Amino acid sequence: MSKKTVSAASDTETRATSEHAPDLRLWLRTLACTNLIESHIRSRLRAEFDITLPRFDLMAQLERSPQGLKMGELSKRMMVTGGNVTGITDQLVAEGLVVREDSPKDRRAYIVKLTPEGRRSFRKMAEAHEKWVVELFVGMDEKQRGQLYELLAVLKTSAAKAAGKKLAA
Amino acid sequence: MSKKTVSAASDTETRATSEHAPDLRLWLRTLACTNLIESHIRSRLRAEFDITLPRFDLMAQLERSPQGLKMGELSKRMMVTGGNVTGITDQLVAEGLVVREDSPKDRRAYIVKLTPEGRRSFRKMAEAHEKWVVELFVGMDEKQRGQLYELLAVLKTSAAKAAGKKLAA
DNA sequence: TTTTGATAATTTAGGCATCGATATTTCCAT
DNA sequence: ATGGAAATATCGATGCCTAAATTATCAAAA
Repeated sequence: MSKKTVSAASDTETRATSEHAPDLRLWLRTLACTNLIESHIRSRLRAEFDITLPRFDLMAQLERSPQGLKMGELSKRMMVTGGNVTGITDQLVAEGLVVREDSPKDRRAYIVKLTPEGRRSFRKMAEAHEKWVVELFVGMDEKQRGQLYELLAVLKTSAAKAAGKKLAA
Repeated sequence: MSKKTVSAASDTETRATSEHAPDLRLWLRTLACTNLIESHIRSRLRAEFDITLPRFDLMAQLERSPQGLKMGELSKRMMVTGGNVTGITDQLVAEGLVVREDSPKDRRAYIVKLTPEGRRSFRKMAEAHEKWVVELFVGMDEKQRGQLYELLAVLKTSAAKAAGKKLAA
């Protein structure tokens, strides 16, 4: 009874991939899309503004919080470790795009802010960045984009739930 | 005439994010999903099998090609640079999971193959890996998964086209 | 045949990312 | 107050990843 309902195709030729769980193929396609887009954006940031994606991301967080952010807050929002934020911030400070100010409330902490030049520079890059993203999605119509947005919400919920519990049993 | 069709919400409070191009939000959501899933898989591979995702991926390519693959072929299939493949392969060789054999046809090239232990080891991991992926998608029903799969195909085509041409004008 | 150009893999330098350890400061329960 | 746990940031070791330079080989044309 283990006939597997093979369609009319050669059952040995395509075996290796066609017996992959459909979920696996779905995941690999998701990953491929993300990597394609992300690497495109990385290379344009590098080519046109000589900046890396992590630095751009850090600046984006700061632009959204003009009062500045502590290292730990940056770490949470960027979803990376604290040690990582230290390194990226060092670079941006060296480039004059960001400053570390002592926190008046807590002598352990710094407040990181964009410099005026950092803000100017970021705004220019953000404009281009948004245009690139629009270009990348231009082959989907309005309805498809809406559907994709909703389906990804479902996926996000599903994955978060599965990833969060793990050792419940 | 630049009224922007604001709904009934405060037009200054949510400004910063609500005026983001919808495409940008869609892209950020895509990225968030991928990162969530990928980091979960990474941490389980590490915790349960003490292996990294890149090493797992390399082994997956080899398992699909029992005759072995040249370094350059691995590089293409994994979509990473050659130097990267060199490093990952070195590790796997040191662990006894993979071997480099001289190519009989071309003295510049190696043929990389799984060792028997590598194959055994990979199969065990792949089984668990597939189960994890299924778990992560379990909150989506059949129809949703199908729709997502199709929409991602559209996105992939769109992005590939936009990314490929670039400096045509 | 010899040169010339392309291809295969490695090496090097630099950046991103994690984990685990460390030093300093803060907070709280005593 | 004070002693210990928690929080804040940094550092060090390790690994992935890229781009550019290098070495060795191949292949085709002069």
